[in-house]
Amino acid sequence: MLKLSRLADYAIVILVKLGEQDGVVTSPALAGITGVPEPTVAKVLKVLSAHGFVLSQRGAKGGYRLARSLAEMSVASVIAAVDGQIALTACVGGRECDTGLSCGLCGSWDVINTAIRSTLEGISLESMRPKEACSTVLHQINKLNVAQTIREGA
Amino acid sequence: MLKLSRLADYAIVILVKLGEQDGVVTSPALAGITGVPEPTVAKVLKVLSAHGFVLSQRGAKGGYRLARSLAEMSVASVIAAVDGQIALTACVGGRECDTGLSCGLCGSWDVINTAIRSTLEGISLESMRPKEACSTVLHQINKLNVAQTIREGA
DNA sequence: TAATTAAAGACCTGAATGGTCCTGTTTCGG
DNA sequence: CCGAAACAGGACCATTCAGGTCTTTAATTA
Repeated sequence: MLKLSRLADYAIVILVKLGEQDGVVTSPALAGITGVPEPTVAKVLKVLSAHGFVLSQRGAKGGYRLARSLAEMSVASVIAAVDGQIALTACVGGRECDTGLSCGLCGSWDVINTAIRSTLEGISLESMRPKEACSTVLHQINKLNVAQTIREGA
Repeated sequence: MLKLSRLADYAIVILVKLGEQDGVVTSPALAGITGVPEPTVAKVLKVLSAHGFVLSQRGAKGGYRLARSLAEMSVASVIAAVDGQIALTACVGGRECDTGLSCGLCGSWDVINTAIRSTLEGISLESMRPKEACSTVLHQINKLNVAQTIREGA
């Protein structure tokens, strides 16, 4: 279904929620806020920390806080950090498919991958925030002419 | 990794290859052309037939042929037929997430889903074909390579 | 009527994701 | 100085689901 992994989904939610708090927040606290089970929250935060999205503070009174503002984080970068490279198919870069099937579709998939990547890069976590941000998001999308650029590929 | 299911991948390849043949083609023949195992080809063709992408002819001298031209089939429609709705997350249409987690991300995901959907709708199977399209496609890739890099820290 | 081929669905298997837990290390408070 | 709190970094298990195979039935043609 072309669906996002749940971990990446969690990561987005956690980052947005974390951005709404001030000071450091513990993972149990974030679990309470988001409804995601605590161990899973901790796991996601570790990954996010390793990729520089959040700063951690160890010890008592420790916790996490954003490393930069939500506006400076793209949806694409978060997904890439949690799930790895954003690509629809295994055969990228014009390499032969690992299955050895002779699709001969050359780099057509790359175009699609790039288009989707660009789309996700154009959406910041800031614009994922609820309420008033909604209208601005729609505005952003309208400006994204990625589909037009790629259209028909020729 | 935000990846497409392999069945959908096969479906694209099979349709493109089928469009290059003339007359009806049996599934064993298509298996030979594409390198995909025959039972899987048959399975995919059944789905494609049910969704009106191909026309089937039973009995001796039977087989499959395209119901319409490749130019009239979008990548999005094929994926939707094989994999179901194209959506990154389970929570669509502003409904509450099934997990009951209070993400409160309003309809932000819908915007992303719509953006990706329209991107895929803008790409026809015709433009996925190899050969002459390759050079132009590769050219596009090179132009988009910069934005393609995953931004981690900055 | 016999051979060929699609239709339909049941069923098995294996990989991978999601989720949990454990141990170690750091930091703060008493 | 000691204990509690909280992150770091793994290992580990389990469930799900996609991928693939097989069997039976129906239709068409020669």
